[in-house]
Amino acid sequence: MPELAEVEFFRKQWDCGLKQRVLSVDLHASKRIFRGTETKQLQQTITGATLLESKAHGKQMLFRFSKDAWLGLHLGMTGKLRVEKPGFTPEKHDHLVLQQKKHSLVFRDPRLFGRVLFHIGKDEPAWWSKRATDLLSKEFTAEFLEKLLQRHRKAPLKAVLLMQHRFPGVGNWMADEILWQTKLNPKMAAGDVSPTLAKKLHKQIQFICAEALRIIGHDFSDPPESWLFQHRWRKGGHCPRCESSLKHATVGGRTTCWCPKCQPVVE
DNA sequence: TACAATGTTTTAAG
DNA sequence: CCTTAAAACATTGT
Repeated sequence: MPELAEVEFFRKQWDCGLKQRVLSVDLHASKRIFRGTETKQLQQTITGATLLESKAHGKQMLFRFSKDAWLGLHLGMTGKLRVEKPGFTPEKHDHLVLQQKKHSLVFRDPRLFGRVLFHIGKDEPAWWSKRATDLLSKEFTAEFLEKLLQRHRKAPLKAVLLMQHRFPGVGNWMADEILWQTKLNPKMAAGDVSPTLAKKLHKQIQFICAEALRIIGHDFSDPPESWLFQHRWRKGGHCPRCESSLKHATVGGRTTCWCPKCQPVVE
């Protein structure tokens, strides 16, 4: 479920725990989300540490604690962060719970595609430092985008938009929304996007990221009816722009929705 | 029952 | 080493 804006929304859920000590940590150590992570060390170090700060980048989150402890969280497909009353007893899919005096900070992930990373050190962990260029930063220019498209010129445009190294935070619905708003066919080769269209694509990427953060990131409200988002999963869904029947197919390994009239196949 | 779900990671081939 | 494609991962819901 979570993409750029949903991740930002979930990150903020734990804000009420900032500047508060963690009294104890409940976790399901054998679960897949902890693969490659020292759960004993995590548990021992976070216990007694104070939550100082959190950030999100793309779909990745970083929580900084005292004791030079850093916790990385990825929500996968079904992960969620929420807050419960202090002393909360974790349920079946609540695989990580930080117990504080005033709240329990809960990470739930039924499908276990998420991930928990842990690091101790003065500096940010390596897996956080090597982030991709933020889509709303000054560095993400139309020219930068054109180079990315050329680098992956043979791949379907939709598949390129899903690459987290290139477009951090863009997931299945955002990629479809970006393509629909730019009127580009998901299956077209990335290298076939003209410089003029690349500029338009760049503008729509930044617009959709900013709007999603403003709307969903704020309180998890839905984007407007004028977006494809509202229609893509409806039975017999129609394009909110031209009323054509929406099409569905697997592109770039994911179910993709587009309007055959607004986003025609390019020759 | 079988399949799909707002996502990576691994494996393999070119 | 780079790019691309497809299967695998675990669980729930239709």
